[in-house]
Amino acid sequence: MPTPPKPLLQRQTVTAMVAEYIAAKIIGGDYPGGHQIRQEAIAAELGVSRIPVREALLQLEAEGLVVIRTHRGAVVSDLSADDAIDLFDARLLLEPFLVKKAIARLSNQDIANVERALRDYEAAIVRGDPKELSRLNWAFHTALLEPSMRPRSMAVLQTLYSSADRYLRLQIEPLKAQTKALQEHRDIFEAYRLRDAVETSRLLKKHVADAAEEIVSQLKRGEAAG
Amino acid sequence: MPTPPKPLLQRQTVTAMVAEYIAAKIIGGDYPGGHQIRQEAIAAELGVSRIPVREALLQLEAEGLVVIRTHRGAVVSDLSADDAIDLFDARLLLEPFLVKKAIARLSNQDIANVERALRDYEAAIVRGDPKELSRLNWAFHTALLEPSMRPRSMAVLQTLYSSADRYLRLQIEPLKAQTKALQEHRDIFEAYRLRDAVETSRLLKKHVADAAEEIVSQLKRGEAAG
DNA sequence: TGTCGCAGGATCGTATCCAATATTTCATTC
DNA sequence: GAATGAAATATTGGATACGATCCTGCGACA
Repeated sequence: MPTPPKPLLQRQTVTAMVAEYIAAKIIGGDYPGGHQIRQEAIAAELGVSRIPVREALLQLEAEGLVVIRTHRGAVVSDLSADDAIDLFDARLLLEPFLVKKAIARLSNQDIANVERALRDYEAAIVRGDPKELSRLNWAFHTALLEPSMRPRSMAVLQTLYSSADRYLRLQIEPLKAQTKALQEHRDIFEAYRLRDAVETSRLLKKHVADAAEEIVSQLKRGEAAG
Repeated sequence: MPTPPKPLLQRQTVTAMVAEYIAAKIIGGDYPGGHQIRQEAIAAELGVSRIPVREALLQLEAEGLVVIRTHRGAVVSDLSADDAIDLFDARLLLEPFLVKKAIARLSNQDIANVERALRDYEAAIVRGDPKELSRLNWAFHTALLEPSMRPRSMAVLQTLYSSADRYLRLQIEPLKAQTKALQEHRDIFEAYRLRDAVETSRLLKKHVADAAEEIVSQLKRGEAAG
């Protein structure tokens, strides 16, 4: 899932392209929470009809990025502090569980994949590419969990993550947070490589919990202010 | 979520109706796993155009009931034993966690709601209404968890459940299984009513685990045979 | 002054029609 | 007879067009 395995000859559907376009706008912050998405505006902007726009919005709703109300269109979903707690608590249950399952059936190839994901993440920090950072951060997490062979749980995690993704961005910006996250990733990888399920699970849990705490407190500050 | 709160004057959209129609067919077993769903066939059957059918299928894909492949249409998703393990393991993590959160903020009204859900479930068994049994079983579970105020996690659970729902039906049929499940529901409610979070969580976990084991072994038999 | 009712425009939902892709059929060749 | 390739058919993806619903603002009435 880091990247869909080699779209050797990629022939995307218009709906998929529109979905990516809107998702990028939301994650990038161009469409803030609460923003009304007008089907026709997007359609005109991209030179397509409203049908693929509608279908894209349906997919984004399933991912939790927008909320659709009948005859009233789509609104970029907003995240309350309570929502963030909700989402991260679920991640805190699933990720440590899955990483244990992953380690139980770990191949050397899997370890190599995680190592590569870790290096990509490092590289993005070094060259200061915040756009990619969020994506590569998640790619590292999925690489860790992928060997668990739990596609359903992974799909669930994907939606949990993408719902909170754009708020993570705020947290990822400061350099200090970045180096902390990087060190944690390295520690996790080290335990993972040694197939120490208990330690890996513990470190991963803490890693996610720290991120959660950071985001939640930030959102609470925002709610108190606004 | 047992029933969307009072569609006082229900004006459903065609897409929603089609989605319900197809979902019922799938859950009821009319469309078995692997069955190809032809948009035009459904459209003609219901006297609507293909657009709402397509959008309904998109929603059903998000719920895990079908898989859509580009230019190849929708196929009713099939559940392997591994998939079932995957889905139920996730439920086993989330439900006990949520029920604890629910008990922590339980009102008398909430308890009354669960009691009503339990009675409805009992009544369906008494009058031998297998169609409703699955729905009311899940209504009981959601009533238990609703007070946790975790809409995101609840949405996740909803998809986890609906993906395995129709296979549960096989297990629910025998009267012996029904009375066992009913007794377990009663025990869970008793601990819940007393606000005993640990015991409720323990019982609920066992309840779900038993159902999981039953389904998985059944699926494995089917895979060995077929 | 505030509430209600009623245009008018904006936006969404659905039907109909056309284009792109996949699948099947059938002839052709080795 | 099996494999390859090309037309025919079936099915989905997308565009245009129309009808339904919602929202806003203005005026009437209490």
